[in-house]
Amino acid sequence: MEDKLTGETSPPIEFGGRALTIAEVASLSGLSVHTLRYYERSGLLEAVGRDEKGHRRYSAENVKQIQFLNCLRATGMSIRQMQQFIGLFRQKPNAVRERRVMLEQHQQQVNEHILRLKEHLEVIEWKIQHYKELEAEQKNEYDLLEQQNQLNSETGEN
Amino acid sequence: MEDKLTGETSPPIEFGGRALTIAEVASLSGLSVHTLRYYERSGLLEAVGRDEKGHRRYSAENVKQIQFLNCLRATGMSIRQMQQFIGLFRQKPNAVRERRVMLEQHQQQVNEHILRLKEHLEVIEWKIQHYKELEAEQKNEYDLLEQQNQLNSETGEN
DNA sequence: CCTTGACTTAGAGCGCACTCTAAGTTCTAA
DNA sequence: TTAGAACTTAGAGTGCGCTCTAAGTCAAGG
Repeated sequence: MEDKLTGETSPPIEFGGRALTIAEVASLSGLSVHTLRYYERSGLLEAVGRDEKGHRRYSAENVKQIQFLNCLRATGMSIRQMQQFIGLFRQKPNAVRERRVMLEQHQQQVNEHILRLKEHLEVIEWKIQHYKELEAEQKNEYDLLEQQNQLNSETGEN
Repeated sequence: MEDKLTGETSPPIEFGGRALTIAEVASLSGLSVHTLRYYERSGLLEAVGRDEKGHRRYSAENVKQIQFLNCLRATGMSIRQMQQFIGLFRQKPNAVRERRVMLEQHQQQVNEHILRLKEHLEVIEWKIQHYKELEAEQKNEYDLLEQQNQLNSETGEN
């Protein structure tokens, strides 16, 4: 019972544990209050309850949803794709397979992305190494000059 | 001699090997011709020569520069940061240390980014696993129904 | 001769993901 | 009682990284 799939059945106002304000969820999730509202408007988050003042109150389940959305975003999934993913929940609540497939596709893309990052990092690391060698060369030249100056001041002038 | 640092001293028109057209560089680098011109306008690429018609001709060195810029972009460096990096070449041609430091900072950021991606991927993988278990459950329920139907058709009706 | 195509320029436009503004409500604390 | 804080809404604005357009030049091919 720790991970409900169907977010749309949660009651408008819910106090399971304690429903959080938008500011609390913002600091908890790292998203801004603006972004939280934007996500809700975009259909990524429904069933966010309101209190008697009309203010948002987030249930524990809402918070979990937000954290998962955050994972998807942080791994580069676009808002549009997230909308599609969430759309699956609404259209066919039991379409677990479709959701799994979508996540697996995303997983693969992220893995490929990581590989590409690593490849490009190697080139950058190679460049850093190259710079280090150059610095060493420059230092040698400098030391040589120093040595000559040393000799000059020991033998000549004054 | 295989990796010159100072891009700005290359002559306007150069035929070391063969200078490439913008279309050739585009398909070679994966960037669009628009992007190549945009990068040049943005100061990321100077000393791209022109032929007698005024058309761009890319030297081997230009191409190397573009490929390195590509690495930086692909690892998430912003255009502005790239401009700063390139700016170091112009302002102090011998400031190898600054360039190295900048690259090392970027390297660190990319590594952190990769770590974060992997962390978030774990959550997604966990979810995929969770879905698989649900699918197995659903299958069990289905099988049970099938069994019952089997029994019904064997014993009763008709 | 004239079209086609590859290029040039300056500058406008676009999609994304926020991010902020303006105007309004409601509660609290001085 | 009045100022401030925290929220609401609809909608405008921002920054980034391209991406495209318009108008023009030039050379080759039918």
